[in-house]
Amino acid sequence: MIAKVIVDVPAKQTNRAFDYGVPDEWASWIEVGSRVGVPFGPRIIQGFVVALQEYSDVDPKKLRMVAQMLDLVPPLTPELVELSRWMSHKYMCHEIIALQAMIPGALKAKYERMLSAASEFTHSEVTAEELAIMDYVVQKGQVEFSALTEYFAGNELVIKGLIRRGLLNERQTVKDRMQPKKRQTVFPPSDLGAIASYMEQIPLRSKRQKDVLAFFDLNPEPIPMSELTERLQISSGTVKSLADKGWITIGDVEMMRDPYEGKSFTRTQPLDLTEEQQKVFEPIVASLESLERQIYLLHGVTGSGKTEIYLQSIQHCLEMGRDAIVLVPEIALTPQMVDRFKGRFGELVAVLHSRLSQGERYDEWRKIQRKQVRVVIGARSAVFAPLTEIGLIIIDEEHESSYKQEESPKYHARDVAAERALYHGAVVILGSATPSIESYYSSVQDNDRIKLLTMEYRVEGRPLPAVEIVDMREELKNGNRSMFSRQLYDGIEQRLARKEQMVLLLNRRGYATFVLCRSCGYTAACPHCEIKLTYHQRAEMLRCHYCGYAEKQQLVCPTCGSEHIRHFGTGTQKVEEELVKLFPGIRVIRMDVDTTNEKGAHEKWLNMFRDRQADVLLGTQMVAKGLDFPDVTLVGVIAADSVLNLPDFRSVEKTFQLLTQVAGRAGRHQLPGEVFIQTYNPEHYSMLNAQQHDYRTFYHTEIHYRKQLAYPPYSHITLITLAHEQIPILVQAGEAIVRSIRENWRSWALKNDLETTLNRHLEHYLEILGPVSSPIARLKDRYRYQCVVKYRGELPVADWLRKAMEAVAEQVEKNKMLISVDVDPQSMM
DNA sequence: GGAAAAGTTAGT
DNA sequence: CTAACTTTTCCG
Repeated sequence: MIAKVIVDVPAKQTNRAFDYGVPDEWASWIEVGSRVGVPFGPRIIQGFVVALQEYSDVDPKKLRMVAQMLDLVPPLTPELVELSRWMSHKYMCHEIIALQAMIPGALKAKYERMLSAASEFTHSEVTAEELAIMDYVVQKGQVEFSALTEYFAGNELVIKGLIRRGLLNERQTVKDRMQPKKRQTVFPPSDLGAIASYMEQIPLRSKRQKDVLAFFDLNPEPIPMSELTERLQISSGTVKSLADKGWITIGDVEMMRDPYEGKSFTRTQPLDLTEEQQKVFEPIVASLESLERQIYLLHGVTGSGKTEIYLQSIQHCLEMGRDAIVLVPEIALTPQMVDRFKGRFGELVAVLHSRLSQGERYDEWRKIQRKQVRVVIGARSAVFAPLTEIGLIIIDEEHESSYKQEESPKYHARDVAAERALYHGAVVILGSATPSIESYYSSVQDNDRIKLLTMEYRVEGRPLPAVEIVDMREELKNGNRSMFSRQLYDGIEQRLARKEQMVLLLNRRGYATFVLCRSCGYTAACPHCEIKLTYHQRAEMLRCHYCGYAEKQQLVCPTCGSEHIRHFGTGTQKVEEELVKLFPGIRVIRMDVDTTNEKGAHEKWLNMFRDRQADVLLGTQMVAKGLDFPDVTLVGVIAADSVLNLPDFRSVEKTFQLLTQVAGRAGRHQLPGEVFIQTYNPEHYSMLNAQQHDYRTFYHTEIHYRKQLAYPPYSHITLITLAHEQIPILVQAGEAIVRSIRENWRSWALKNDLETTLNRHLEHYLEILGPVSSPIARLKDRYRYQCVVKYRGELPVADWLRKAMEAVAEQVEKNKMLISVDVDPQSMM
């Protein structure tokens, strides 16, 4: 039997399957999707079996055998292996990168090269230097290769020489990063009747040991060591001495790390659906029963009860014997969210998100693999959950940009979900109050591919909050130079008096966005990136938010020595300081990357806010999504323009989404809500439509602009970014790429008798912009240039891009240039 | 990604 | 001519 294996080397030459023989004893065990250790060149590395067959075209003399089987059950299914191939094509990444993205980090390979001394060698055959190394290895018995080269720094070649001459033996293995968690457990005597006689044999003074035996006499069950020592107030030494006598045994029992251990979930029952919900639910049920892929776009205003639709759809799906995946944006995956699912489906739910430790993640993943759960709820990567009978995939807040992975493989969970659903004949529900322009466009344009379902009313008829747009230019004219408008100030004061809660949003962390010298115009910039440094007050440091560089805040200007160094722009830290100054006694919780990177911090702050230990929840985007606090009656957006002014064609859409989402946080329960949006662009349609909670009008305005400028959904975009220390090298490579694509386009057009003029209104249209400097012109000491390929129609652009990459492959390799291809980028930075 | 093989260069 | 260094090739 021959296994075709994709090996763990992300390089152009190795991006194909290699053949290996399968030892007979593994033949019945190995499967497509198995993780194996295979000899590759001089070492053993990890690989994934992508096919099994009877014959191989490879010269039998060259064919080697699979060396290790790394799992009892394959971590991937044949479906996921197929999906990885699709991904590597669509997103132009190496297949191994796609495969790695599907398994938990704990299963990423760790390589170990252990060295030991050969049994015999004579001193005459080694130099003094070599002898020292040999002696060291003999003394240690076994040494890791890297540890040895580190200890004898600079002698790597000598060590390799010893290996080659057979004086050192090398043993290589592929190891997992993670071991299943073990718990030390005490087992009662196998013969319970013997306890009495054991008791008699124990010396009088060993009272504690008697206690243990007595305990097992009453409870003859295995018990974790920690629990036993706790209950009897004894040390583990006591238990060990009994074990040494052979009366009881101590062993390790594999256990699951349960991040939700000890928490109970109140069981909830399905709620009665409103008439509107019922109308939406029916077609979903029908599609579930048809067993064919159907994608729905569920457009429901905030508070319209989308989650109940999700829950009941899942219920139906489970009753049909099929499993479900629920994707939620990372920051919206709060305990309340999890509670709702665990409350309905209890132990059948696995939760995957980045705040779990690697081990916890691994254990949740194993629950899925072992079919102990049937509902997986998680962030982006949960779309790869190894379920085998998927009936439903839900993507909540489908417009969220976090569904697009920014590192390779640069996949979009929405597209991956659609692809998996096609395989399984599953239903996909894309839910949002503010659907992405692309999805909405598809549902309008091609209702067969994506069916639109709309919910316009909030449950129980609660009104949407009143939204007031505050013109900050007017405020400035009236002499108000603070960051709070008169209206917002009064609003905050009122809520404090009425003891109600508030949410304030500012999309910038840190204290000040830039530092400027008023005498000479110097601004503090990162020495490694083309980015202004942000001042962080608590640490009195200037930080680069892109590469992490930090320096001490200067009191005098480093170029002219002037003391007129000032901070400009507002970050969350400064707002916090200002609130405390203006409203003495106000209790503020600030939530941004700086205050939530500790494990569990996110939950901690939200719980504090829920328990009314604070008046204001102040933060970046993370306060805008999915939170539901009954006593919040005021929402303030400090600077609504911060996203609008970003150099990205989606910035208007993002602004509208953010404002609508955050406005939906107010007045979700008994108390009515009020929303203030502070802006310098009060007439902008993103502001006005958000004020009216009017998605459709916004959509029609926005789609009009997209059409005019041929932006998605009227075109596809692929972004190629090149990075290198020297600009000329970048320009050269960029031009070569552009030239190659143009040539292919021209000959293709010629063959198909098409006009190649740049005309946005043609059915087949292609435009290449660049190479130009990227919006982030320099990052980590490397300059960045980008080329944007924009096209429409059935053009084989992916093939042309592949050819273009091929054309520059040599110079990319030679110059160690970094090159990244982003298909359907979510951000043009 | 990493080692071996092939190719290139500088020093005798 | 060869040792030292660099580039290319290939891994089943």
